[in-house]
Amino acid sequence: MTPVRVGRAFFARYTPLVARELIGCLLVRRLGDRRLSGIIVEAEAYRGGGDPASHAYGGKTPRNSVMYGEAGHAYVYFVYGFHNCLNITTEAVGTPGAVLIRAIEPKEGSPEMLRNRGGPGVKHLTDGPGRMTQALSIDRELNWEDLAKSASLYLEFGEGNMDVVAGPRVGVNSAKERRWRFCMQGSRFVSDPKPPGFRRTIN
DNA sequence: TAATGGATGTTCT
DNA sequence: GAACATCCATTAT
Repeated sequence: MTPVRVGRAFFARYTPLVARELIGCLLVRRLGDRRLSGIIVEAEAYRGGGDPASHAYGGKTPRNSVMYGEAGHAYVYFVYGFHNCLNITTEAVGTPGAVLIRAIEPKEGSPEMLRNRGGPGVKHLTDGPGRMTQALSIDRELNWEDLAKSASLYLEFGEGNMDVVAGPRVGVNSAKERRWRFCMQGSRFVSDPKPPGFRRTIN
């Protein structure tokens, strides 16, 4: 089966639905002739207006403006003085939204990911938003990158049909009743803490 | 295994 | 000046 790139129409929908359906897709990072990739096993939805956890809650600013534009672009931001986080924008133009990619299961180029993470002996390669971006060499230079067209960062559709568990988002203290964190059931590459209902089974 | 605190840059009030 | 969609090492159980 030849790989199919995830296109703009997929992203331009209701954000929690996009996040849910991104589980199982392949995230591809190309660096010259090298290819790093991994299956998305964990993602979170952030919306505008009514979502108090979102960067877009409170209106448009220079930082979050990419969330208001065309779907399918990268929103990369820097947190806690150390880490970059990768999001993909969603919704129609004018409606802010993004999906935070929190963890992947490494598929191609894991030796290079290990080097990017600081060499042998590293325990957690790609389970966590900051760890994942470090493994894939993703930083703010990729902010605004168009994943529908880019040669260096894009997604491919996966198998689909795997079990997905939903839970409250990590590191947010508001809107806990929203279960907008989605994890592949049983995957050992999901970050801690595991959501309620998660079972360590497959892999 | 769980809880703590330190490191550190950017953004917005 | 405070808050922050985190990670890691160290400490306590």
